[in-house]
Amino acid sequence: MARASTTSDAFNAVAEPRRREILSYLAGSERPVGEIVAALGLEQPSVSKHLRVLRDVGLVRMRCVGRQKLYQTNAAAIRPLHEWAGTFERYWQHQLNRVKERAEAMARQGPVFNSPEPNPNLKSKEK
Amino acid sequence: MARASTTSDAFNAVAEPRRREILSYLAGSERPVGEIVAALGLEQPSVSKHLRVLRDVGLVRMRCVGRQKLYQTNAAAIRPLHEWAGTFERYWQHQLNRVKERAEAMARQGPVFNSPEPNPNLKSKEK
DNA sequence: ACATTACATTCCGATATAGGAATATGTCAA
DNA sequence: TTGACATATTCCTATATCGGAATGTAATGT
Repeated sequence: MARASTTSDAFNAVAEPRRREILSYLAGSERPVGEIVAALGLEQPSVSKHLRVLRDVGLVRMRCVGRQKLYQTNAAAIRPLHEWAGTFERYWQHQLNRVKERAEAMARQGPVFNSPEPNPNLKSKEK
Repeated sequence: MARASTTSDAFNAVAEPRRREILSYLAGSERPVGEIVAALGLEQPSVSKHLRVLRDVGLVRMRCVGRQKLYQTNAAAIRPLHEWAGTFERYWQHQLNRVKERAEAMARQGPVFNSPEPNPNLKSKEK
């Protein structure tokens, strides 16, 4: 089996950086394809293909006006992603607290003198 | 060019549903590989391969204890994802407000009798 | 009708995947 | 040492991608 289709869900669709850029660009207001091409400096067919993927998973909405098609981000479709990531919030806060506590404990134990070459692998110097 | 590597960033890594399951399972506490295999009902090599990807992008941390390796989700690495999705929050709230306003406007105008089959394609009834 | 504009789709090629099977590595135990 | 256990890696194949080039399609202007 290969990797899941980009159109299988929002997670796969936003894995592509350009698609994320497009979503950000189209978040506030609807824009024709040409403006996306100009603004992001991509090839037109490339933009069309990305928009197709985004449309298939419901991340953008399209409206025809004359010969142009106006796209806009359907922000609600990004919510599940936000919520999934949010389920980890309490855990990263936990970790941050641990780092903070460790730093404070070390500070109480007295200052540490500089080593000549700060070694990024040594985490002993935080704070 | 093909699709970006799953190890290129967290967005690509979490595109795979099983990897999301693994991250959720390992969020609270560290677990050996065997438990993940048992809990999620996957093949052991498959789990090892997913863990490799997650480790490469920093989404999990590993610690060796005897002959087993304990993995735990590095929740902080999920934060960028949460924050990116969060930049769209005001937009989906906007959309929700519009829906709400429309509903209230309709309520003020008096109750509408049920149409036999609510057709989602008909947008002609707003206001 | 014809040219032009605005997009979408198709065809191509290189690459990266995920699962399955088999195998390799590393650690503990007798 | 030998063997059992825990995990990782390799090899394989089918598939799906992304970009680029070329082409298709639909609406507008003259």
